[in-house]
Amino acid sequence: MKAMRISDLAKAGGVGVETVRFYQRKGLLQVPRGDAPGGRHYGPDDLRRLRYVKQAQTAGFTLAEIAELIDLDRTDDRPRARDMARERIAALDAQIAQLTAARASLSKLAADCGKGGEGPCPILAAFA
Amino acid sequence: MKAMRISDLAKAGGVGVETVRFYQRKGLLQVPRGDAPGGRHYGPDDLRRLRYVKQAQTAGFTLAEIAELIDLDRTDDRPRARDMARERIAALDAQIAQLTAARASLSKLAADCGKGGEGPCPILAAFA
DNA sequence: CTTGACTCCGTACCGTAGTACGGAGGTTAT
DNA sequence: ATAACCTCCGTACTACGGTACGGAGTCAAG
Repeated sequence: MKAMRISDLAKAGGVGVETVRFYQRKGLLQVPRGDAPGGRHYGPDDLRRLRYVKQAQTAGFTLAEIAELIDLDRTDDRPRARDMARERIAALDAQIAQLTAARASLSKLAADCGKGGEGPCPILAAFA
Repeated sequence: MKAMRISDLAKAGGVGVETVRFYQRKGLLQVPRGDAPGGRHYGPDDLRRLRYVKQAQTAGFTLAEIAELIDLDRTDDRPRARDMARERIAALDAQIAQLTAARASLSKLAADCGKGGEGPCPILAAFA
């Protein structure tokens, strides 16, 4: 298992090198000790963490919140982690409800516009 | 019905004055003819349009897309409007599915972290 | 022993959607 | 008539999540 370089880590995580570096600056990924000459190298832990960041992002956590979660790991602060998860779930529920409502009304609008009625297309008809 | 000024329009639409002006710059709202002295005034059409913008936003249209929809109204291009609606509905479906999945996994994580097991809290356990 | 590909690093820039600020002028209330 | 508040206008700044750029150093192959 030859040492992963930053470009390998990025590729494996499905992001660009610049993004890895950006996450390092934000404290989301560790910068490996600058010992190995010819570039630092990364291990599977780094990849796991990168994937964690991406996953947490899909749940709607901001990078700042993800940084906080990572910090929580250091102190093993489970109550706080559960709080954050609960809050996020509530936000997710609200967002899902909103998108579902928007989806329904948009789909009704599209249907009404489709059935070749006589009136103006309701998708567009909010203008004087 | 005394003339609405920009601050009244903003209030009625639930946005700030600066946001109205921002939308005007983007072409989402018309700038009333600068005739009436003592400030331009706005009518119910402007308010309807402002509300339309806000609604379209909740469906996930970007301001640029909303500008396009408004432009479509001028040409009454219903096929294009239906296309945009269809695309948006598809994106909405994808997004809802993604958020629903994230919600499920996060809620499982929170539950597992909650039941006072012995292992590390799985919300936090992605770190070496 | 040079070319090309990579690394590190800082800094600057991008799009999206606003939000704030400062000055010049008009309006309204006392 | 003067203070307080509004309008218009341009410019600049914010947050977020990257993305790009230029320079300097390192490394392996031809």
